[in-house]
Amino acid sequence: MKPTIYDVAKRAGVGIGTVSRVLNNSSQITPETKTRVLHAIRELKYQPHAMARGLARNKTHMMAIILPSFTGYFYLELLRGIQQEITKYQYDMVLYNVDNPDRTDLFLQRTLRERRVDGVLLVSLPISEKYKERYLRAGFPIVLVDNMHDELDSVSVENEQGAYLATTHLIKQGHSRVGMIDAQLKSIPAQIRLNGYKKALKDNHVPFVESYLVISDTNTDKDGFNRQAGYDAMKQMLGLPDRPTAVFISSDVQAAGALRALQESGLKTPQDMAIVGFDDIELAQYLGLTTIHQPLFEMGRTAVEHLIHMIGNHETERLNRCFSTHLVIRDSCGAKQLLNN
Amino acid sequence: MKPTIYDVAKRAGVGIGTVSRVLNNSSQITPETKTRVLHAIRELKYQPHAMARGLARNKTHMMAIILPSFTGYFYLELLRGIQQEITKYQYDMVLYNVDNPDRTDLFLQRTLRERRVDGVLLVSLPISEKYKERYLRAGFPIVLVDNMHDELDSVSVENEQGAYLATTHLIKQGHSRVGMIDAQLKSIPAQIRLNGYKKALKDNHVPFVESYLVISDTNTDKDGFNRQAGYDAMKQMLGLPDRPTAVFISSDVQAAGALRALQESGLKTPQDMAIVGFDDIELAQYLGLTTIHQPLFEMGRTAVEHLIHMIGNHETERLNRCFSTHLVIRDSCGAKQLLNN
DNA sequence: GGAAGTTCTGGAAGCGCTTCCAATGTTTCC
DNA sequence: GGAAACATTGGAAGCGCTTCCAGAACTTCC
Repeated sequence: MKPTIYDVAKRAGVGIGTVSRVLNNSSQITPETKTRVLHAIRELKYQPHAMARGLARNKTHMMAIILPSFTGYFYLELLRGIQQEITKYQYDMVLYNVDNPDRTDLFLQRTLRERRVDGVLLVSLPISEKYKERYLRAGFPIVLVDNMHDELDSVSVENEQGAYLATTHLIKQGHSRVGMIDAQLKSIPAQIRLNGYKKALKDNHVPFVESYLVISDTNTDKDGFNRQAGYDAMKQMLGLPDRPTAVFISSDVQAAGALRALQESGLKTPQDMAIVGFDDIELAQYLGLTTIHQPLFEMGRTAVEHLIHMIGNHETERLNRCFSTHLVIRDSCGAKQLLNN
Repeated sequence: MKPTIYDVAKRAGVGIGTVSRVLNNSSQITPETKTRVLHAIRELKYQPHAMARGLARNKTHMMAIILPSFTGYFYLELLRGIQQEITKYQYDMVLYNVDNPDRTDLFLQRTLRERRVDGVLLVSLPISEKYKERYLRAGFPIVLVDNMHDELDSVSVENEQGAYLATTHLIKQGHSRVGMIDAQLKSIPAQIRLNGYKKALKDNHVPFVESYLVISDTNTDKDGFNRQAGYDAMKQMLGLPDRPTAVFISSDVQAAGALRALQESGLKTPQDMAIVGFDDIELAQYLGLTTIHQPLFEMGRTAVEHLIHMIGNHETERLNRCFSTHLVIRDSCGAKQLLNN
């Protein structure tokens, strides 16, 4: 059987309290005693039982990461950032994968009640009024990532500014018919990106044309942030009279589908249709896609850092960090060719 | 404060033992009593404390997934399979990300001693002799994924057969100078894939040419399974006298780099150089890369299923499941064009 | 020299559960 | 009618830790 703290105490000829104190290097202990205990620990290859410790302390040293089905480039990068910071603080991460956003509450309930984790990172998922209240009331640490909230801590990205950047860039390339392919508007980022698009049009005195905004509803998986939706939307856009010569697409995955549609129709990018995506996922490099970069790694790091701070200190100032985006110019927007001239 | 089992017991007018039994629906309990307890539970919104339960049962209902820096398409798909199965069994997954394979032991030690998890899935990482012994001795459930072992349970893929398939396919397309771009040979899969390649050459009476095997050592990140290594290797291959007209590349990420190199050199795929990759990561679709598909999702599922079985039953028969691969024909090998004729 | 601190240490109590044992009530069977 | 078997329940003990309290061993100070 695994050695317990009692075995260590006996071996070192001290009390269990002393062993515990050495383990948590709390209060002053004679260097000599400490060495003895440390010796015994090493000899027995003792390591504290995580559950027992958790129960006694009411702290688990784990945090939950709740995110939508994480099979996306987007989340990989975010997870990398989270990972790095979490390791630094010697925390463990428990991953909860939500395939249906409506079921988010289920996980929020579990994490709150079961007390398996010390805090929660809720990624790209909305929190219901009910659970917002519960978390606040319980003072249970939670940080929203890729999401904003008036009453909760959050780390997000300036979606509007990003969309604005993308659209403005296309207009600056000389396009006057600039369309947008968006995801389902029930998604908050989709809404905000649309706002940015509209604002850019307005600021540049380009009229907003209703039919130039295409949202495919053939495939609403992941709120329309998927390849097929982008493909379908582009097909639809190509059928438009006086179709746009440039399009801002609300995500890179959709853009990948759109590019495919263009290719199939024998159209060239950027000559026949200039494109700017959003997210700067790894794929964008391969496709030569001009896109909006979000500092995902940094966001992950920041979120974890703040969450751990919240776990340690009961009263912390609320954090609502909003990272800004930047444009990454590749081949799909036509700006590079211009540079070469 | 959160309600405990005592609160529930008091409210329902029963003993804590009874509540516990209802919770674990063990032994017989009068339906009437059961209803009363269930009522009390609902009224108090009671949920058992995971740590306390874990301590008492010596079971955590969590499993560790130890994998190399998981920022790869490869692991996403695997994780999806793991995820699905784990959810089915109501387990939680704790992710441990190992950036340096040499540090694997550190995590193996923690999981074994801290008893934070009931079992371990060790993905794509070698296990040292020392820890193999320890795990066996402790009877601690562990399943290797994407790895084989004589004495431990494992779920892997037929790398040799896959490489054989790929190489044979290229030869069948009429190529007589078929090269291979491999990763670092210290990686076991890289070795085995090389074997498959050689075997295919031999079986088809194509001589093995030493210089046609290119392994870039400019970038050995992830044992050479990276984009840059593929790019460099292809550049090198293009400089060869009587260079190959077809190449089997040991991973899709490397193939992506190789394609880039070809493109830069103004060469066309598959006309000037036919290519078959390995892994069938999502990117392969976008690139039109012919490749070897591994049933990653299924592997993840199987591994979890077996691990849970091991956790439940002390003595289980050893599982050494080896999934077979299949060829996915896309544009990069030239077979499609043939079909069209 | 002894009261009053100070420093270090031992171990009981308690964290919230499961599980075992004993107790009580109920039925069955001769 | 009573012994034996069975069904149901209550609650103590124990899982392995932390923490608090009290005691022991030294110092310090008048």
